Parts: sequence; structure tokens; C-alpha cells
Amino acid sequence: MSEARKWVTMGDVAARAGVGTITVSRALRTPGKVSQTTLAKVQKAVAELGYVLDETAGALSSQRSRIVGALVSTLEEAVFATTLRGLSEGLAEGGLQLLLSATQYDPDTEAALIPTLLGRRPEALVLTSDRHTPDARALLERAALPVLELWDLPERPVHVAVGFSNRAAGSAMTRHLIDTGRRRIAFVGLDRAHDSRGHLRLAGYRDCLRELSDERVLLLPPRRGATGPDYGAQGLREVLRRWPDTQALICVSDTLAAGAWCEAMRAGLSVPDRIALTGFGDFDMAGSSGLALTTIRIDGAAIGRRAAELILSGDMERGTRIDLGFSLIRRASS
Amino acid sequence: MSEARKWVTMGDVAARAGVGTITVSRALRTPGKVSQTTLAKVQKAVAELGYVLDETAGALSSQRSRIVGALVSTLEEAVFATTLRGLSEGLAEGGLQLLLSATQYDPDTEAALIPTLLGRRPEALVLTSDRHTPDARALLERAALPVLELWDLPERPVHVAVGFSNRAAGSAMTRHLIDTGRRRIAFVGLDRAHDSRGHLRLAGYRDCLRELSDERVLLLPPRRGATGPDYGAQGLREVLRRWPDTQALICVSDTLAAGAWCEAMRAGLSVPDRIALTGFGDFDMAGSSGLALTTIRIDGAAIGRRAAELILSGDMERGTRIDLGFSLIRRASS
DNA sequence: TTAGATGGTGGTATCGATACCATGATTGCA
DNA sequence: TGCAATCATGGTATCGATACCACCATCTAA
Repeated sequence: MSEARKWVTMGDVAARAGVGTITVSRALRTPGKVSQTTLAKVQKAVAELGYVLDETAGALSSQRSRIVGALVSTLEEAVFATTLRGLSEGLAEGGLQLLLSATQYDPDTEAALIPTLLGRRPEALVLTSDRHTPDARALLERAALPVLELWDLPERPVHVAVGFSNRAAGSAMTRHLIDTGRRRIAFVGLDRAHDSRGHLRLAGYRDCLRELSDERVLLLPPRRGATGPDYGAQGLREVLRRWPDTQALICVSDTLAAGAWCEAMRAGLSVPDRIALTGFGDFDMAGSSGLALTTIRIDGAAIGRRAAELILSGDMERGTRIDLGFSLIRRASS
Repeated sequence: MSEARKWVTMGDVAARAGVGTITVSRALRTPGKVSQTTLAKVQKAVAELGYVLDETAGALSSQRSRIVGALVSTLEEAVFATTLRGLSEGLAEGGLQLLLSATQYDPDTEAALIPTLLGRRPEALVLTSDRHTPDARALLERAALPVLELWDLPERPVHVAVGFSNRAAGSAMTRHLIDTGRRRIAFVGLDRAHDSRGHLRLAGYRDCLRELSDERVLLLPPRRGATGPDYGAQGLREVLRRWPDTQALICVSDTLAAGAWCEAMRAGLSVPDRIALTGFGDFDMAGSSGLALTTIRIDGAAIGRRAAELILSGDMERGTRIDLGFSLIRRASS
């Protein structure tokens, strides 16, 4: 494999079409600036030789990489995938491509990856985390490109942030349960060091719960091999053991809520009469007839698209925070 | 934003460190070939200036992009995400980065994206689809780089394929149901034009079912806004309407199976006594205590890692097909 | 002592495209 | 008809790094 076949160059195309290389460049980049006849000649030569424009050379000479770097926390959660789709589709319209890396929720990994992305001289950098190491933050601030932080709205964004308030979402969910008559409301989440989102939702819960005095928070330590639903099941059991009269359980995510729901079924507890359950994310299964989970929906694709628009338009005021909000979807589980 | 700050160049670093540019290059790429004292000088200058190596220039002069292009069917299915993680982690060890695009399961989109990826002169191209338009295939075959097809094992791979046999998996699941005494077994899937995987699983079902004579296949037409679980619920209802004595339902994916399971609960049908349910993919929730779904597990990360190894080692015999297999996970649903 | 090997360093050409400027051909308008 | 404006095209320098070769200093072995 990897036989030493060489790539065709623009010069080869030019020679074959009987024009200058610069004309080939124009024919491919800005076809309008070339006559119909030469355009046809060039296109013919391109097709015959199977030529593909070399963007590495193009990037160097034009000083435009046509690349946007993206650093997501993980690819294995549907929410980020949706955001990436919105982002990628939006950028494609402007001829920009995505260079992607995943931090696995680790700020040190993020700090190590940022230089590798900057090495490609991207035209913008998109991050889905709001916590950076001091080094990383310094590098981002002195880099000559726009930085967009997605999904959260940090107090002090590097440049621009697009997302929603996890805290407000946690609060809204708690408020919903209070409004529907629940008083003894628990919160279950994961005790992950760098999961600021979960902690913000918890903060929202607390904001709202002050008036009820009695706070019931369970943060489970991560275990190897355990999945979201496992934590949810465990969370429900443990909450009911500690606070048997709990009426509602706010889960930090839908997968936890789904696990809690399964556990409730198994234990013969009726949802929502004995215990109401809520999640976060509105994942695929949340709406399905059996589960019917009350949850918070975020339009991830919209976040991605908005980021793409900002990048393409280029008008980003430093410090801007764009709040795209969320919606509370009430279903049978609450 | 986007103030006309300029990027620091290697020349700037060299000047500050009092060495030649080439020495800076060596200090960063192959630190072993530079003396301790100059290395320290260079590193100091790099840190002071916040210099990040420009890979666009490096790629051009060294004729090595250090990029691998990846074209996945979708980012919104966990299986591909896992593969990408394995791939990306493996490649990172060799200093390679991933340039990612999604085809949304459309061969024409794929054909349009391939040139944009080739434009970056990647060192290899990874695809998760096994169906290409003739143009795309021609472009891939004449391109001067290895092409790896993941997840499926096409009859005639472009270069190398790493994956497993969907057909064998469909067959194994059917066999499992027959071995556990079921005779009236139905299959439910989606009628998506370019979903070769689903069709291969169906083919496996058929292979195995010949001996039982009675084939029960339901392919649902895609509807806008419908999710996997919706199809599963609908599928179960429809199968039992058409063939009321069905004993087992093979769903083309776990999300369908989960929807079918919810529907069974709603309708008061006991699983697996009245009807056995199986899925495909072993997604997060499959193992959770309520659902306990029998399914096929694919080690997506292993596929990605193996692909990365092949790319880094470079030894790829044209036409190789590497079968990493699958495992049937039996749980309470069957 | 000397030829040859080795390690560290720098100069210059080069990668393949595009920016910039220059040129000749064509058109529009008075 | 003549002059300016526009269009189509090409030559050459350039982007920022690395490949290749050359050089010098130091070290090793005969």
C-alpha cells in the first residue's frame, strides 16, 4: 500500500489546460473571474487528472486555513454531537472545515490539545468546556483568533460564549416540582471533579430550595464501568434509604433518570405518584411512551449554528454572552 | 475581535534565542538532535513569545500533513463516537490529528466531502460507510493515500477494511432465539435507502430462518421527527397485529428494542415470556436492571484503535479485511 | 599525528498555492 | 475616433517551515 504515487499539482493542471497556474487557481476558487472557455478547459484538465486543490499550500500562501478547531468534552454524549452537526453544517456553507479533538472532561488534556489545534492556524477555536488551566487561558487570550465557548455561559468568557444557564435550568426544574405541589425534593448527580455543568444545575436547585429549608443532595462517586443508568438506580435507592419520604427526584441527566425509572419499576414504586422523576437533556428515549420523562431540552444544533454564524460573520464583541435558553418539557414522570 | 494580531514565526523565536531557524525547528521536532544548552534557549524563547509551531507551513515543506481524514455516517450515534475516540487516541500517539466530517448517511454528501478532505493531503482516510458513489470510489482509488473502511467488511474494499460482519451478527442473534426454543421470530427495522448495515442484519436473519420457513419482516418507512424508540413501539404493535403468535422480536438496534420494551410494558405483555426482545449495539441503557436487553456488542473503540495502528505502522496489504467480531450479550429480555 | 567519524549548527532551495502587480485585449462612452 | 474603464491572464515574490548539503569542532582509532 501507500505506493509512492504523487499528488497532481496545479502546475500539472495548468500545463494540460494550456494556461498559467494562477488561472487554474482562479478557476477553482473564483470561477466568476475567469472566462467561460478557460473555465471549461481547466475543468476538463482537472477531471482528467483527478486533481484536488492542495489546501495546505493554499493556507500558507493565503494565510487563511479555512479550518475551525473544535475541542469538545466528549464525543460520546449526544448533546455535543448535535452541536457539532449544527456547527459543521453552518461552517460548511462558508467553506470551513472542522478539526476536532476531545478532552475527555480533563482540563490538562485540553491544555495539551490547544497548541496542537493552534498549530493548524485555525480561523476560530470552539470549546465546549468553561474551565481552562491558567496556561491554556493565557494561550487562548494571546492567540490571534476568536475563541467561542459553547454550552455554558462563563462569568468571564475568553471572547464569546454561546449557550444557556445550567443554573437557571436547575432552578426551573425545581420550581416546576414545587409548583406542582412537591415539597420534599432530592437531587442526584455525579461527583466528578471537572463537571461544572452538574454543579451549576445543583446550584440552581439550591437557589430555589432555600424556601423549603430541607436540602437532599446525593453526589455519587464515579466507579469504573458504571453507566449513567446504574448511577440513577443506585441514586434512587440511596435517596429513599436516607430520606424515605422524598416525593421527587431531580436527576442531573436523562440517563440517570432513566436508570432511576427502571429501578422504580422494579421496586414497584409508581411514577409520578409515589415519586416524581426528572432528567436533563431530552435524549432520544425521554419522549417514548413508557418512560415519558420530564426534562430540560437544549437545542444543541442551534448553539452550533449560532457559533458558525458568528464565526462566518466575524463580528464578535469581546465579552459577549449569547443565551439561547432552554425549555422544560413536562411529561408523565412528574 | 479578531484584531490584526500576527502569529509569531519561527524566525522570531530564532532571533530571540540567537540561533538559526532550522535549529528552532529541530529543537521542537527532534529535541534529541540539539544540544542541551540550545534546547533550553529555544524553549525559553518559545515560552516567552507564546510560539506555536505552524503546521500548515510544516505540512507543505515536509510533505507530511500529520492529519488523518475521517468521514463518519453520523456523529449522533454512540457507536461511531466510540470508534472515533479509539481512533483519535491511537493517532495522537503518533502525532496525528483527525479532520472530521459527517455524511449523514448520504453517499452524495460523502462524494462531495471526500475532495474537501483530500485537499488537506491527509496521510490516510477513514470511512465508516461501505457504499460509495462511482465517482467517489474512483477518486479514492487513484488518491495517493491509504483508505480504511470501518465497521463493515465490504466484499471488495478500496484498500483495507476493519470491522465485523453485520450479517453474521444478525444470524447469531436469530440462532440464539432458535436455540432457546423460539420458532416464530420477527424482525423489525427501518426502510432507509442507504442503510446497508440494517439490511445485512436482516440478511443474516433470513440466512438462519430458512429452516423455519415462516419469515416475518417489518421495515418501517422513516417519518420526520420520529425517534428510534417510536419506531420500536410502532414495530411491536404492528408485528403483533400481523402475526399475533410471534414469540420473539429482533430489533435492528437497541433504541428500537427499548421502545418496543416500553410498549410491551404499557400493553402488559411480559418480556420475555410472552415476547422476547433483542437489540443491537449494547448501548448505555441496555444493561440497566429494568430493561436488561439481549443484544450484540461491538467493541467500537477497538475498531478505531486497530485502524490507528494500521495507519501508524503503514503496513496495509491492499484488499485486507480485518474481522474483529462481536459478542452476543444475553440478558433477561430473551 | 592524522584520517575519518560524529555531533551540532546554519545557509539556501524548496514545497504548492496565492497576492500583488503588470500586461494586453476588449468594451463603453463622449 | 480616442481615452478610460474593465476584463482576462500571466510573472514573480511570498507565505513559514523543512530537506539537503556544507561546515566546523570535537572525538576516536590506527
